[in-house]
Amino acid sequence: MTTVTAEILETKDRIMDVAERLFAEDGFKATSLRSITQEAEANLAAVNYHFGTKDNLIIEVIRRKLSLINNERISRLSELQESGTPSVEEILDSFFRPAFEYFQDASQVHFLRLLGRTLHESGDFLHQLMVTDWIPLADAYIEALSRAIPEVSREDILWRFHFTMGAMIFTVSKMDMLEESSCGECQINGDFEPAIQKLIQYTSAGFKN
Amino acid sequence: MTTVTAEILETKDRIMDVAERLFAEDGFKATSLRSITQEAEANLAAVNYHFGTKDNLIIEVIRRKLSLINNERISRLSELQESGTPSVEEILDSFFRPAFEYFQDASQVHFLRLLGRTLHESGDFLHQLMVTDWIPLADAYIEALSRAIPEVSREDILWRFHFTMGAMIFTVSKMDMLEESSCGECQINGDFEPAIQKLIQYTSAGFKN
DNA sequence: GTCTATAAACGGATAGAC
DNA sequence: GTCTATCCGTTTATAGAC
Repeated sequence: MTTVTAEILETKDRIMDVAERLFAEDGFKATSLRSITQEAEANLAAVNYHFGTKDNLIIEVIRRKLSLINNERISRLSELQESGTPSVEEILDSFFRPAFEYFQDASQVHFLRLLGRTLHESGDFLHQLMVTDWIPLADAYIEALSRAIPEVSREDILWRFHFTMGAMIFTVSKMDMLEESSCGECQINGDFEPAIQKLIQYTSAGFKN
Repeated sequence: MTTVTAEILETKDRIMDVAERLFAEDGFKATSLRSITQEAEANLAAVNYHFGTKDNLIIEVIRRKLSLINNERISRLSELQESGTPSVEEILDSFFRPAFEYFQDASQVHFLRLLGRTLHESGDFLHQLMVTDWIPLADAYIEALSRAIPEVSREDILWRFHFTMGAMIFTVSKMDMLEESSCGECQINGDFEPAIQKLIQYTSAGFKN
């Protein structure tokens, strides 16, 4: 590792930051390592030195932030469960909010878009991420929801959690489409609290009916 | 146009069929024209002859069936509106069902997955499709929903329609993920009626609350 | 309309000097 | 850790024979 000033990011971090944005904007396959290294002012060979392969690069990029979001989710859910059985609204709040809070920092928008895209892509790396990072989290939420609404069958909870995932992912990664197709009637302008509230209201009603 | 028997599809149609499936499975950028023409038993140059460019190919592939679905939606919505003000459930049924009916024919599954993927991609062709094929349809549904639930503000209807889109797209294009992550508790097995019913119940509750 | 052949560029990955 | 140079396969697209 070379000596750098505190203000200059390491090559590895610069590559990951640029990769995150370009993968989100153009897609994984469509983004060349050359375009990444050029913008990150790094050498092409640096990618292979630091990550080995392109597949490893996107896995590291996604894990870096997804684990932060998911740890925050689990942490908040556990906290809720310490003081009794949380409501559907509280459970969903702990699920949505850690993702949306990334929007507060404008530079994180790319990551959420990347997540949305990735979930709709195939590819070997996605399956790997699902097994290690997604299924354990989903299990915890299914359990919590089952206790909050015991009158709803487990199969229906699974379906509704699936619907909820879709609503959240689409909202979070295609907010620009909502603003555009609503002709400006739905403005966000950096304040995501209304979006979170509306999403909780909509999805919790779907769960409880 | 060469003379063919009724059972043999034209080269152009064979290319479109294979492209639809491969684009859905591997993504637009990741699918080469070579893999398409090879599987379609057509010549590489035939793509450029019939479609000009790869971008034009995917546009024609999507338009071919999306227009069928959307025309069916508008037709059913109009029929509902002839006999009074339809309920939220009836409106959503007319929106979901034409898409799901494609699943009855197993060979159409690919198209819906392709739609889901495409909506999460950027690219110039997507914007083109949105303006011409999507916005007019969305407007008709926003109008119908506003009349069904006049107590809900127009802004909330726009948000909830956005959530509903996400739920539907995710359901329709990632059903395999639901089956897998539920460990077989949510089975579909070619019968999509339960999925439609559950989706209508969930989303209509979200609209009306 | 369909074919072969090829142009012209770009892709990921690596070897080896420094 | 970073660089240059290069290997080698693949890509879209086109030109021109049939």
